Amino acid sequence: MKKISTRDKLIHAMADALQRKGLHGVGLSELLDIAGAPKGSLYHHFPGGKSELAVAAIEHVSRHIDGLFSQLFAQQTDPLKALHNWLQGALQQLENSQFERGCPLATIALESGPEDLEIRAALQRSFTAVRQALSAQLHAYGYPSEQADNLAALFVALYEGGLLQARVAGSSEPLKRAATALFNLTREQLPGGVRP
Amino acid sequence: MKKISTRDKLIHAMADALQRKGLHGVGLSELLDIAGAPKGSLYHHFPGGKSELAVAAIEHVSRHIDGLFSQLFAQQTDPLKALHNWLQGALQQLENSQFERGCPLATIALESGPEDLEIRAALQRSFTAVRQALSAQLHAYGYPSEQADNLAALFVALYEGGLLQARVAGSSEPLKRAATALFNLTREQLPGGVRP
DNA sequence: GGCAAAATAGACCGACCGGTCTATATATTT
DNA sequence: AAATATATAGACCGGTCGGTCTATTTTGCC
Repeated sequence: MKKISTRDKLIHAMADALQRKGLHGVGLSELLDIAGAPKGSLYHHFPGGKSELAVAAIEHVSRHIDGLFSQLFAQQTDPLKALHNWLQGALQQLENSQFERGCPLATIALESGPEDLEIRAALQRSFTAVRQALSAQLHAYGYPSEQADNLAALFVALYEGGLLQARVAGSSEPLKRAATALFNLTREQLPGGVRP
Repeated sequence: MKKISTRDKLIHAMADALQRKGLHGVGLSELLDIAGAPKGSLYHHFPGGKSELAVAAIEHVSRHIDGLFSQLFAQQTDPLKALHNWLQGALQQLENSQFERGCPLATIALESGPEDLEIRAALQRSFTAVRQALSAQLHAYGYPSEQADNLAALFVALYEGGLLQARVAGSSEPLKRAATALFNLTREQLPGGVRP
């Protein structure tokens, strides 16, 4: 038996909408429809309205990613393989949704303007956390920290840029190709230098 | 003396808006304001309204990129260096605009849904063309065509994902780091294999 | 110059946007 | 059970959205 609070239903509805269409692409009525809640509940739990709910959704997604990462890096000690699994999962989700579900943070990241102070702050925290988590894993694996930071940014770029291309193409191919290219490169140049 | 047609002013206004805020982020009134045109002109030149104008703007941007590429690859025969210059230019533009001007196609790419038939088609053509142009250069440089295709997708991902991260961070650092990582990797593994 | 086509101009429209407000119901506490 | 906080419910509002429609002006052509 399910006991999902209205607050959580709203957050889930927003997170889902962000992933599919972004912040400006969804109206409150649609959100409330999905969540099965009236307007009063929204403004009770999130007095700041749509954007406060968006911030909550971003933080929810961020926590989700944290969890996913610790899971992936726990069941696969080679971080490059863990990253491969990560991308595989994202690809799976994209395909299963007819290429509509990409990164839940990407669309709002590009939509947000300098006036959306809190949304941007939440996004910044989230992306920084992801890069740091990733960099830490690569560092532990043997990459010097500078190089680990760089590689972390590159993998996040691969994820975001790859999903974007795949979405537009309506095909996994661009992401698969980009990932293949990067894994081939990293395989031949490991932490300490080039393999024999 | 300037002789920019109203049609072109509208296209430019839309392209600018797409780069800064995306399709749903701009209203017609703002567009018409920037272009200095009345509503009648918009619907005269683009009977399909906002989305037809968006398609025209996408195609305009696509042609612009084509031109930029032939220029870059003409004045720099090493395609990796040309790509580096490309990223440098994008970074410059991002910094000069307080991190508001990223890729003009990325935001609408993520905002668009399956119902936006023509917009998606235009985006798909554009991204495919970019990857092909890039792949051709890499192939001419010595990469086998499969590998060239893969690398092309990876560079586009670096561009899109790097700009997205930089925008959110309000700093060039993520893009610079990701680019550094990729150029270091490619430098050590050239077309024919690994260098001595 | 006369005329038709192209382009500009903006009033106007219904729909929907995010947000506010009052009323009611449901827990929680005593 | 009474009192109080918490949450649900949805009517309502002004503003803006994209889009239509009718005029008027400008342009190109004979």
